[in-house]
Amino acid sequence: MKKDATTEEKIKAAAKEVFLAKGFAGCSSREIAKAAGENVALVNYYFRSKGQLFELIFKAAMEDFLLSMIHVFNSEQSLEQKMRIFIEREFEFLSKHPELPSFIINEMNREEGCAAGEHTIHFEKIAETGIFNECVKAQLDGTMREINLISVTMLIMSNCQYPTMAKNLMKNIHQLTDEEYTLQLKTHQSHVTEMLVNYLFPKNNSTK
Amino acid sequence: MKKDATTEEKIKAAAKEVFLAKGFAGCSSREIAKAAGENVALVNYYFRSKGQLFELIFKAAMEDFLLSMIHVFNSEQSLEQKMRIFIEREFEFLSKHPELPSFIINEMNREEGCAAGEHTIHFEKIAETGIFNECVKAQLDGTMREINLISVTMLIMSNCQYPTMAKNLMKNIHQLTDEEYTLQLKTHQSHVTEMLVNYLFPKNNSTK
DNA sequence: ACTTGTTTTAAACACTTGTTTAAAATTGTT
DNA sequence: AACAATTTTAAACAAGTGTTTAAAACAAGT
Repeated sequence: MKKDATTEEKIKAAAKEVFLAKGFAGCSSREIAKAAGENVALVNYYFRSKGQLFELIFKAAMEDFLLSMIHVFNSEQSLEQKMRIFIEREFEFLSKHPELPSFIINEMNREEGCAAGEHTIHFEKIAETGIFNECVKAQLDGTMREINLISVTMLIMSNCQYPTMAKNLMKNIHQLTDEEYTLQLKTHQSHVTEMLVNYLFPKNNSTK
Repeated sequence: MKKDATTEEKIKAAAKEVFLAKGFAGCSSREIAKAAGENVALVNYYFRSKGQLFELIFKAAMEDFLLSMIHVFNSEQSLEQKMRIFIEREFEFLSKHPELPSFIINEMNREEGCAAGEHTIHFEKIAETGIFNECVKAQLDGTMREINLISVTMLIMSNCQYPTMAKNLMKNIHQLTDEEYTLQLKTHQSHVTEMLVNYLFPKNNSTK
């Protein structure tokens, strides 16, 4: 935690940490306050309610989550190369924020479903990068497989995010240590990259 | 809910429903009792505590989860065919139990990490089917790609489970209705099947 | 020093939590 | 019918929940 952070920042940072680790229902206001080294009342003094604080954290997390996608798409490279770099960045990003996907998916699945319908803004930013048009063009000239773009994003997200989300499950099932799993993740990443690139950009040495 | 179920069964069924939907921290004993149409005290009368009831539900869920894998492996077919069928069954199973993967992954990630180290028994059952030996043999004679078996399971789980887990996230991001997403899932399934089979069992028309 | 406004604190609020208790209702047995 | 065992109920328990209150501590300006 930062040194000279204001109380408000300290609470926000603590809230992020605790919410991401335990989810909205899994922690209390007092726990967040204690993690920030402050009084409970200050949580509500600065953020009015646990719910509003959570919404703030969630939106920021969602932004991180989606913005992590955008950077690569603006670069000037072949689609295949962009894909490779994107997967690499995604694995790197997730190794730093392993709780993020689970957190977002969980809170989207809550009954009081968090702020539904507001995140399309960010997704439009991705659309603005022109990556989708680029895909359509590539599909027309045959360098990219015919596949709708929702499936493309789903393939990428599945293969990048699931391995970090299911870390504890996989460790348990396969009896792995933390280090072993990190190693496993590394080799898995290269499989994912090759598999996705091969599937999405088939080198048609087969006579169609 | 069944008609002539005993009180104990009614509570167990209600607990399963509520726990799977909201997780351990996301619900209360009274909520479970109400869902079962019974008194709160009965929950503890039959299961001693919320925690023990949860453990029961969790273990049963974990068993469902892992047993869903085992059936196919015992059949007499080519590895590639087994893989195809397995993926199909997995998608079918998950369409009936969409909350299961999220539930298990979440509760494995809780600090009080649920019953770690006990699920290897079920996994050994999968090993007993001989599927892993079969893979090793296939890798030796070249019909299967050289890849460690942890990565294989991870590839399958990622591509089968993630799409159901992230349903609400994907629906929101892409502005889809429930029906549209179900349709999307169907076409995604065929992509997943082709991609995984192509990657794991490459037809080597390339001169190596 | 006194008066502003802001920040922090401890205490209290009403309510929910998991769990227990002791009495009531129900069942089965003789 | 009377007894014992089991099942169900309502009520209570202490502890924890989100939130509010009112007083204290602090800062800055005059």
